[in-house]
Amino acid sequence: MVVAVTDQGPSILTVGQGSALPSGPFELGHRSLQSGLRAWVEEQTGHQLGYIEQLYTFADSDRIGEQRQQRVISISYLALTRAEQAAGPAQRAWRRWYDFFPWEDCRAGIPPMIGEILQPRLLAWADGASNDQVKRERRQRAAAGFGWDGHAWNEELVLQRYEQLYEAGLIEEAMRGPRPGVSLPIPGIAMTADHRRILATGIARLRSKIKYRPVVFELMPPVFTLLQLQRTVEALSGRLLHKPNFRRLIEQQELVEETGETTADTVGRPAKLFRFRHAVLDERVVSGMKLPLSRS
Amino acid sequence: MVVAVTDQGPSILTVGQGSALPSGPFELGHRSLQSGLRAWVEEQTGHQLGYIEQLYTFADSDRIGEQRQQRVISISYLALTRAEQAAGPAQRAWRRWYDFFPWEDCRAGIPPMIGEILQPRLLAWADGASNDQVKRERRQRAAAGFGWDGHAWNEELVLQRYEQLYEAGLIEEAMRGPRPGVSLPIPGIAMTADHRRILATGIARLRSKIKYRPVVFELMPPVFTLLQLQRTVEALSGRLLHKPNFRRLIEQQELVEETGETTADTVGRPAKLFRFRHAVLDERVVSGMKLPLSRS
DNA sequence: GATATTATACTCATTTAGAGAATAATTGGA
DNA sequence: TCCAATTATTCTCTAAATGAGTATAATATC
Repeated sequence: MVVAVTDQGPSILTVGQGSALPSGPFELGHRSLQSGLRAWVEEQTGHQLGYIEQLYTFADSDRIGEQRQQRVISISYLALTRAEQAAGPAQRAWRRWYDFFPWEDCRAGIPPMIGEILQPRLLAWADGASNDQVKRERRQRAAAGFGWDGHAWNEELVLQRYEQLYEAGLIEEAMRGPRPGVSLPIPGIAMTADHRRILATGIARLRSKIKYRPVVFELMPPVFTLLQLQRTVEALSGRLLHKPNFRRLIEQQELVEETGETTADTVGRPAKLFRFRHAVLDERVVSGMKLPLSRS
Repeated sequence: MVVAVTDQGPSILTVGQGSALPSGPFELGHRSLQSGLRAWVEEQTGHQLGYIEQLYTFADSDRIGEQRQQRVISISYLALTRAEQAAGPAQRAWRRWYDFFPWEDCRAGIPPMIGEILQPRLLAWADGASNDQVKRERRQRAAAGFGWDGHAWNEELVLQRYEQLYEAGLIEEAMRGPRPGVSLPIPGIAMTADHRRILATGIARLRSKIKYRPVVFELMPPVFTLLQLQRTVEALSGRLLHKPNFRRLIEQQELVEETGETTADTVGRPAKLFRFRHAVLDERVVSGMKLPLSRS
């Protein structure tokens, strides 16, 4: 899962009409999992990867839509890359990640589809349970996951939400196989095999990790304004942040330093330009950035 | 990596004279990775696993001490089990985890071996670097990892510390292979292949996870006192906690409820007994327990 | 009945987080 | 030229969480 952030928001690199993640078999020629990964991504997309981290290893034969005889083990990785890199010939292969998870973007408030589509269908699914115990437990889980009944929205629960929608049979991928679904899937682009699950895992990991490691900077250009940084974090986490408090956090932690320059091309007061202080990576075990959430 | 906590402290289940973790190949008969895992552990140790979570997938041929021709992919898991389960015929296979990582137990203060053995050898290794840039970077990393030069001790850096000691050639496992080490390895029991690395990964994961998910309770008996709970957390994290504040945190979060009973067998005032409120797992996404560290 | 020992409850200062107001430096147009 | 609009930046205030220590309670032992 290769991520970059553009004006379009967070996007991922896809192959095959945008429905699959770049991937390939681990072969004897590969020195390590990571080098094999880099080779496949470069071959399939022309992209050189920078920061990568392992996500999860899947081997559920019932989830990948393949024959039971074949044993496929998928070792998934998350890669972060800069928007500049994202340009070029392969550009059409980038797709916004919220196209796959429309319910995960709460920057303009909780998306109406959650109340209008997901809630009724999840409640219907809960009511379809055989006994009251299970019914209650399903409703409870849905409420905690989607922020109903006084539960706060938690942007990190991407995978739990996806899995619950899958379990409820509302996701297109869950309708495949011998017993195809009878109803329409909910909005959100489906993917090959369990690639959308890998995506959900990666988004969850990234949303969690930006809070305790300074990984956002892997997605930023070398020089940026604090608002650009904030917008990137907001795009990833799917929530709006409180500007002055975001500033305070960033400066307190000394994650960035001024370049001395300011932006020229903007409307309004020009903003100072900053760069990431790479030195912090050695100096200390860096304690990412907590998100100063904003109501509005 | 199967973990239980006894009076002896945190222990892990081993096979083969205590130098290897239970493991086995993923076969066609296994429904999933998890079920294959459970089958192997039960066969090799007689133990039924409860809570498990995936750790990491390794495939570095140079780290497992095997032939280059053979491609082994190790998918490692962390399992938590109760001390009761730990008794029985397989008992001798349990080993304290600090026997493998003596530098990780700071409950009685920073272990002297860090200053007496690790520091001089790590600094010597740093000075052996070819140029000043690398020298400085190595010293910096060691200081941040082991808490020198005003850096605070961070109990979560288990893997980083192990990897650095490995890189410096101080770990027995790093002295194997074609070019055997010339000097003595530092204290700490070595293991087969890269099993000690898996252990380091698991300890790090657990130390981090107890802070944001209520996983400690997987290691507790059904009923316990708050001090027993505290001692367990301390044993895992390798640090002492501030008793009143620990109490406050636990009760604030309503993770436990009183059973109404008290302990009889103790010296001093009898302690109330508590049990884990399993309901919290449904009610909300539980926000583990932050560690109220103590100086003394 | 004093003392040791452990449990439990409270207090206080400091830091951090959440929210909003005030001020500064631009551009674009009246 | 001056005013509105726009964005950047700095401050202030309040509430909550954290870190540390003290006080009180209930038991066993001598």
